Amino acid sequence: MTTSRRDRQRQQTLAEIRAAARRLLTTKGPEAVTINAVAREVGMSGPALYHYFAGHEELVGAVTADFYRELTEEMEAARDAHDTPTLRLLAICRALRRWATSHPAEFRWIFASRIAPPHRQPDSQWYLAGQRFGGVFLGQIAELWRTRPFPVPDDLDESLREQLRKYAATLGDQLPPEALHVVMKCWIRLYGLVCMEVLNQLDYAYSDLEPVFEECLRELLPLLGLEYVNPG
Amino acid sequence: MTTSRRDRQRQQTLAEIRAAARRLLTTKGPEAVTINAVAREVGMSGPALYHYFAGHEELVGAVTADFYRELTEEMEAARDAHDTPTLRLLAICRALRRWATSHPAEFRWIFASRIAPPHRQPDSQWYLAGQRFGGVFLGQIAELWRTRPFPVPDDLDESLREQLRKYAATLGDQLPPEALHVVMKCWIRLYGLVCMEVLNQLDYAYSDLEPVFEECLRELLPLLGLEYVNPG
DNA sequence: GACTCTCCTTAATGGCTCTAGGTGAATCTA
DNA sequence: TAGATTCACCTAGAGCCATTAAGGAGAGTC
Repeated sequence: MTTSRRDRQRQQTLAEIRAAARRLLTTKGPEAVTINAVAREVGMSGPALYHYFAGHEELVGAVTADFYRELTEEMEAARDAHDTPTLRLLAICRALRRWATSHPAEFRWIFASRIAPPHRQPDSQWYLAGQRFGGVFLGQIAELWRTRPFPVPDDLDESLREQLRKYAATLGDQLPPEALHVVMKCWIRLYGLVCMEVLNQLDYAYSDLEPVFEECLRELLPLLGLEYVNPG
Repeated sequence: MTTSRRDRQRQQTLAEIRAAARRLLTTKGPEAVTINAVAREVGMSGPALYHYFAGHEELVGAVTADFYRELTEEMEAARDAHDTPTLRLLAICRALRRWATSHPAEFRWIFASRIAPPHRQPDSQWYLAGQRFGGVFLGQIAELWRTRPFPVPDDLDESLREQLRKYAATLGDQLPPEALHVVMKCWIRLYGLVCMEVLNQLDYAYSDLEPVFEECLRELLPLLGLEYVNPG
């Protein structure tokens, strides 16, 4: 833990650069986040940034990791403000949507980073951040499964079971494939809906998707043996 | 209908340019579709392309429209190969997924074009193409509604009803808000799942999403009063 | 044969990423 | 405290990109 003067300087500059990148993203859009523009924003010349980030991609990666962290922490904080399984799970889901809709540019950025599979290595920053993000939802359901198992299908498709068995293994086999299948069905509907909303795929029909989201929760909770509770 | 020799030449060149753009997209990724690269591909120098497209954005728009058209026609053709409402609807859904998964780059391109709302004008190329695309699914359900109405909720959220009433009006009020709500719930789950799949949001858990998609259909059809039928 | 229109060229502007080489100041070492 | 080292930054420049401007070659038309 060497926090020399220089080290602290460097950390501060790094933070300033990431903040500038985020400011550019939210005010001028994703294509405005260029090495040159960010450098100008913090008052240095383009190439100077290469002393802090190896290139554009690494800068983008660092900012993405920030967003992931922020979103994940928000979900965890929302969860920790409650103590029953139902309320904790609902808090996680609503925090996800709240952060996504109040930070659309950042959420789009996160989403886009998962589209291209450039660093599919299981030890990359992005991969880990994504795992941790999804893990909040999954962890809460795993706990639910331990304390109060929910009903699972007994006729799961063979190919599906095999795929989910592999995935369950990467999660330490906390859940059997059948339970993981229920979790994934819920997650796909939940995360899918939030993505559709924030990525403007439903604008033509809706102006406010909160009731749609709440109805989705109302349909999902019974699948986990829980009872829906109104927000607020 | 003036198809002079020159005119035909021009049309052919236009087609060649769009084909080159598509080739670049699928082989080298979306960021490789630059004016210069496309021009090189068809054997002319950069600025020459401006005789065919006003700029990069217009080229992108034209290519996007091609993809939309191709996808839409595929869905229509699949539909027209069957004659019962159930089979027609299933054919549409499966054709959507088939095209998306077999043309991932093109589907991502389409999806991305809907994220940024640059041309929200209701007469823009993209908007119309998007309407027509969604209209295949929606039209099939509208016909279903006419011939064999499906059950709808009688306690629809007030804000939701109002939003859907407006949307229904833009569709010529073929469906009441309550029915439209059911349609949208189905569409969101279906389209959402296909997007998640093609945009690599589920890679960490699944390698083959066909069984998930079929299960989704199996769950959705009863909501429309129809009975699921296996593919093939 | 002259005129026009289309298609294409090169040149130039100004943005971008990123590399290379250099400068001055802070820091470490003896 | 003097010299070596490291660090943070600079300018210059190569090679992309989009786009505009200016002009030339050739086909179609009068």
